[in-house]
Amino acid sequence: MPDIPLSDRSPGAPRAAGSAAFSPLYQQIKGLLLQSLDRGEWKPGEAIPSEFDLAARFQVSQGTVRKAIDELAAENLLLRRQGKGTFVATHNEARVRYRFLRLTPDEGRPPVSGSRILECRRVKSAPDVARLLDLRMSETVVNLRRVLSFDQVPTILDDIWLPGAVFRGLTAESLARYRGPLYALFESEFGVSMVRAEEKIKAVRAGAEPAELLQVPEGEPLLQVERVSYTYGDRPMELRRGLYLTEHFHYRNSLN
Amino acid sequence: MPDIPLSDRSPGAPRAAGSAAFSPLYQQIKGLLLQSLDRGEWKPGEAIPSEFDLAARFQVSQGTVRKAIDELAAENLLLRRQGKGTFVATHNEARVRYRFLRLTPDEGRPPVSGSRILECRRVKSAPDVARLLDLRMSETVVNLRRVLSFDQVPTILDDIWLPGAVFRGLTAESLARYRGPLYALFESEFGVSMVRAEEKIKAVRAGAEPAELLQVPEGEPLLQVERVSYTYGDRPMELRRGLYLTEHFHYRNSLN
DNA sequence: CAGTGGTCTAGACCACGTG
DNA sequence: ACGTGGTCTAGACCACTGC
Repeated sequence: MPDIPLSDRSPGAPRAAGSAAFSPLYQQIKGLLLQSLDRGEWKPGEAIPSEFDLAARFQVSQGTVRKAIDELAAENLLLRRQGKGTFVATHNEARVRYRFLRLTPDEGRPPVSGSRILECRRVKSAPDVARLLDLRMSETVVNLRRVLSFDQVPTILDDIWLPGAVFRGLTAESLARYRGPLYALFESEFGVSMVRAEEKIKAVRAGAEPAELLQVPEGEPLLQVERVSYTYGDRPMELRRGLYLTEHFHYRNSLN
Repeated sequence: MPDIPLSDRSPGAPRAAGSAAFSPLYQQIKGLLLQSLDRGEWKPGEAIPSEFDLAARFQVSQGTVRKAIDELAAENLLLRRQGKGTFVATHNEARVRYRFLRLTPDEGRPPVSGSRILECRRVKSAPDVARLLDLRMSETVVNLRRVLSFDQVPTILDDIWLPGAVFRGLTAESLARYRGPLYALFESEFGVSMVRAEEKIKAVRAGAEPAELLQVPEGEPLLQVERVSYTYGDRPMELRRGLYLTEHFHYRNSLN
């Protein structure tokens, strides 16, 4: 299986020397691996071929494949396990489950969580939603609303939008039966792997409806988190607006 | 200069085979580089010796030094510049200036910022401050309070604690004259490089004093950010409690 | 024991920055 | 022209996993 769109690889080839668009071999390999991931050649949780096999397939040395995989592992798209192989990252594993959930109790153990679906309907996208999801204006989106509780206490109110064309057949009923992270469901049911997200955070006053759903007085300070999640190729696949009650919880973050 | 506390390096040495504490060579090199950084052998902004020189100094191959530096660069402790060398990271450079400032305007250009020092005094540390800074109870700390304005609008109220023993001679006067990020001042005046930080974020109601200083009504929702900053060796060196006005700004974050 | 990723080496050559 | 980091290769050996 000759995937050969690589640059000229003859021994002394100047590899686009001095050219504006010089791309190292391992970056090209990384791109090919990304394509395979995107096209679903290897599914989340599965092992990809060994470094040795990939080196043969791409006609490069093992070290070059290794460097490509290194970068994908650093970006959490792949997971290396010594002695076993390299695996496609998934939101379905204990180790990385709730990867994107940064809300933590001020003290004590991570609590038991439960989800209550408020709504799940297909609507025409509003302009701001369409823009953030890179859709045409008024294209159909799935709008999903839910309340997450920790130890029975309502704590997060989520308002979620998904591209309707991709998330066909997502209904309140199927969601009600489901246990576990949404992102795991997206992977297994819709083939959408969330790989990265950007968040914008503010402090806001609780309006009437959020106050009622979170069982706090109107005007209560809430953390407002707007998240856009991306799949392979930096394609936005989810817009999520969350309101977090931070009386006994905080949003943790690490700066490097 | 023989830095030789490395493991047995004779050709076929089993390098602590099967032992509980097996540490690869490049990790040992990384540790030695960290020590040199901590002890100030190379100052922020300066170049460290070339990979070739370091390889000779540590008696390992260039590739091994390279891998050690790779990790330090990934952690933002070092900065590689092709053709020039490898440099000690600093908060004094345009590229990484305000590395830890995550507050961004909702729209438009990054604003002009100004700082007003409210207070700078040496006090006995409260128990919670002592604990977070890893100090003995009641040890002296510097308490610094300031208001940061963006485009003349008061936006951040910072309450900062620093270990008194390290930050001798830090006064309101010296601060008033200073322009630029505090972390840059800490580097050049006190030899303290902040390398990493952990934050806990909540939404809170503005109390009387913060409301007055930020010129908003009492009860206004504010983002409360508690940050502990660490220098080399994960030693906590600053506790900062910030209140951010997020009406026209947001805290941005990336999830991977 | 075989297969996987992890470490280490040595050497060649390229790209970048500076004289 | 030289020195720096960046890429690529080839090969040896180690550590971990599972049969």
